[in-house]
Amino acid sequence: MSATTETPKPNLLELLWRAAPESGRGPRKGLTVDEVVAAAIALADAEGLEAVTVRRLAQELGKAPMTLYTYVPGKTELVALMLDALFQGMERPQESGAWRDRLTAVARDNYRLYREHPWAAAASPSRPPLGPGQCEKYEHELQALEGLGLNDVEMDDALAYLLAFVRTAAQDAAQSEAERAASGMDDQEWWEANGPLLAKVLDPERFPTAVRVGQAAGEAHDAAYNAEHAFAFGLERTLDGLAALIER
Amino acid sequence: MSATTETPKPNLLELLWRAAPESGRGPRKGLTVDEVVAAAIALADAEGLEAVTVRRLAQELGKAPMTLYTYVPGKTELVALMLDALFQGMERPQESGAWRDRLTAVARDNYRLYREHPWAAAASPSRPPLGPGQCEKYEHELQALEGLGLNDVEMDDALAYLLAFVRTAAQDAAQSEAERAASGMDDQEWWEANGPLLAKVLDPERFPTAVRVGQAAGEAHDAAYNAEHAFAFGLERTLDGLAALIER
DNA sequence: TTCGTACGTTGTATATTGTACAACGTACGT
DNA sequence: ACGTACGTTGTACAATATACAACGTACGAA
Repeated sequence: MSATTETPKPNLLELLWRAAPESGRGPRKGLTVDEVVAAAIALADAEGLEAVTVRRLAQELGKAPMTLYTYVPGKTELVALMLDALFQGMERPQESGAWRDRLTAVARDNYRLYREHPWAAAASPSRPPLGPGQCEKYEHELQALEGLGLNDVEMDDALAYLLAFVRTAAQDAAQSEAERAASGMDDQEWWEANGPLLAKVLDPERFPTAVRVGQAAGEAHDAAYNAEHAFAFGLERTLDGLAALIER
Repeated sequence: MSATTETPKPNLLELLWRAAPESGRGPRKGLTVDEVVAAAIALADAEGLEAVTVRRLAQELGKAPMTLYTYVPGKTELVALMLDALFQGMERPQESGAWRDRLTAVARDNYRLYREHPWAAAASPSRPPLGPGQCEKYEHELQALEGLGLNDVEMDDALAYLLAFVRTAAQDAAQSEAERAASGMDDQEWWEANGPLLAKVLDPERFPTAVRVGQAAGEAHDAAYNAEHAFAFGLERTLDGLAALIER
């Protein structure tokens, strides 16, 4: 029996921390994990996450598709690496003000990140894997919650709660934009196409409150849904909710 | 030029309201839209949304794959129909109590729906298309916000805010379960595999707060993430946040 | 009653996806 | 100097949504 050396598949964590064994045998590597990840991010930024296919990414890097599997075990891991790289690249300005201002800054920083990289909001899980970027981000954002009288568990709860809100708001904003773009209709065309049916079917006697409130909301924002307004409204509510915990 | 009759593709809204023209020509239809949707829901409940492929669903219904396109223009529309059917099937008990209890009931009803149909949380957009189920749901849930001194726009904002929180919480819970199942590792195996590297890399001097808080949170819940706890915590914060608006 | 045609059904086909596998060649360690 | 570990790549496969055309059914007009 020949001693076939089982090539140990790199773990996601090892990959995130770039803790690969680095064995010098064989041909030189033509790329680095960072280059692959950077190219993937650039591609996702430019054309959306659905454009990041193995073939396309390889083409972008001037390699054959299967080459990428030398650097990354699969697409899932690639997306995790992309996210951690994004987190690592965020600025972490030291905030010093009232807790509400500090948390507002955290929320806005996250919102901006997701709006600049719309694919990231959809790809990001509530608890990202513990890569260096995620750890630095967590460390930094926890600072905004120190010294408020919260215990450690509450600090974690509060941060996760705030971040989940921001992620969802950004996700909804991106999805709403994407749908609008995909439909190819502006608001006027949509109403011309669907208004007549809706008028017939949205009976004010069957849906009195819904028709009243829906109409008011639709007129208040220019459209059926205003993502920026939803974010602004929700952020105040979220901070008020945390205030009840902090200033108790 | 022969007068080729262009078959008008049914609009999503027409489909949701079952407002199809219903022309009697040709062979009898072997199915109904409701049967297709019901089968799709059953399949998604049993094996997840990724099991709902056109082929598989057709097989389940005893038809050839392409047959389904007679009933539904595409998969996107099918998912929308599945969601609206779910919404339509929800119970709508009339709540009469303090506003906080009413909103708690709304949140719990939504959370239960998403936990019973985990695929729905991920598939549901922030503003579902205006099908009959969504309209009935909207009408019912708005009742919980009537008479609190909010104007119509605020009522819509508040409801959307609450529902977004619930949807995200359910989504996170489902995703956390799915990841655990997909990894095939229980918590102990995961730690045996990743603990050593994490111990090396999570330097308490580099991440003092993160290590401290993360450890406390991990010990408080049994696992790294406790979805039910996150929901309970978040619901209280969300209601507190709305209280600041309502009881102002 | 007859017959044309609208439409339901279905088999075949295509473009894309992630990725398994094996052949090939490079360059390091012995 | 040479064997072998490993990077690179071409080919191949299974699975996806869905376009298209053939086929047959049964309604509506004659």
